[in-house]
Amino acid sequence: MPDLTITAVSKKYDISSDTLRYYERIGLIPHVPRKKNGNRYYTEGMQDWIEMIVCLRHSGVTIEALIDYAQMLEKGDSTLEAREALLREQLSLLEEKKFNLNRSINRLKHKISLYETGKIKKGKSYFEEYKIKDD
Amino acid sequence: MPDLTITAVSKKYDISSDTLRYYERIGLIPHVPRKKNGNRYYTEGMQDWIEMIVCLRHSGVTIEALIDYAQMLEKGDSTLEAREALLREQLSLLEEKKFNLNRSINRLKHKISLYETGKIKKGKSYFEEYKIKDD
DNA sequence: AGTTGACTTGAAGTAAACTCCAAGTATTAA
DNA sequence: TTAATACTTGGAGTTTACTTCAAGTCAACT
Repeated sequence: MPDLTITAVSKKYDISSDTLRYYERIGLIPHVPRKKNGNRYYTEGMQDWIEMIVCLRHSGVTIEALIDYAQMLEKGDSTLEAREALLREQLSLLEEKKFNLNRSINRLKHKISLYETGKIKKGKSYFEEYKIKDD
Repeated sequence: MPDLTITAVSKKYDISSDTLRYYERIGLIPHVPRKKNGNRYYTEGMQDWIEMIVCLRHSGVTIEALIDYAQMLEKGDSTLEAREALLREQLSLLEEKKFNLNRSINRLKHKISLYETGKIKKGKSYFEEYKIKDD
């Protein structure tokens, strides 16, 4: 895997150059090296890290968690346990998300089936029968 | 199912009263009826709608999509097809999310297993070998 | 009568994650 | 030599989805 310019990385992982620079600024992609003219380049190792970021971001892992992880990586072996703990916590957050997602998917499928079979016409709307409550 | 006050609904679905009023303001929960003193109450039908909102919001369905759906519900039968289409689109978005989520979960599980087996110590960090590129 | 508690309003403020902009530099192409 | 293209920087602006606030009303206790 060759080193890549910011635009090449941007295309490879489908995120904007602005986002890549932003990630660097906030400490999510530390120590991005430069060519003589000042332009960034991204090594194989960084590309792997960026792929990881993009993957986890698509699942809603927060930037804060990823920065924490990046900073612990930099501090070295003393952070091994904390890093594993962070990964476990994020995993459990994603598994909760998956649970919610499955509930929503089932709900939508059920609702769509009501439309398909014409059963939805019977119920007018969620917004019905409004008279002022006397108490 | 009895009618409920804003606080009761807030507790039942674990969202704040402020959020309920906000949803109403932006057209996501139209026509909330009032008691003589001006206080809101929520009928069974509205509670079902709110449950749906909360469920789908937990899966990342946008408020915009839910407002669209609510507005179409109000317009009646002429929007039946468009409503079904909206639900199908949201379903496919959620299925994409599920796919991403599974990828992330597998990635995290794999990474955690590297920590568990001590294999992670071998690789130093994502951030290595930085010398200035001569071109 | 006064205080408490639950509600009301409209408006302003916040947090996360980008996203865009203006001005400048450097390499390439004509 | 001029023009185009691809980067650079710092800072400001945007979007989504709430969240907080100040000031007021209303009903129920003490």
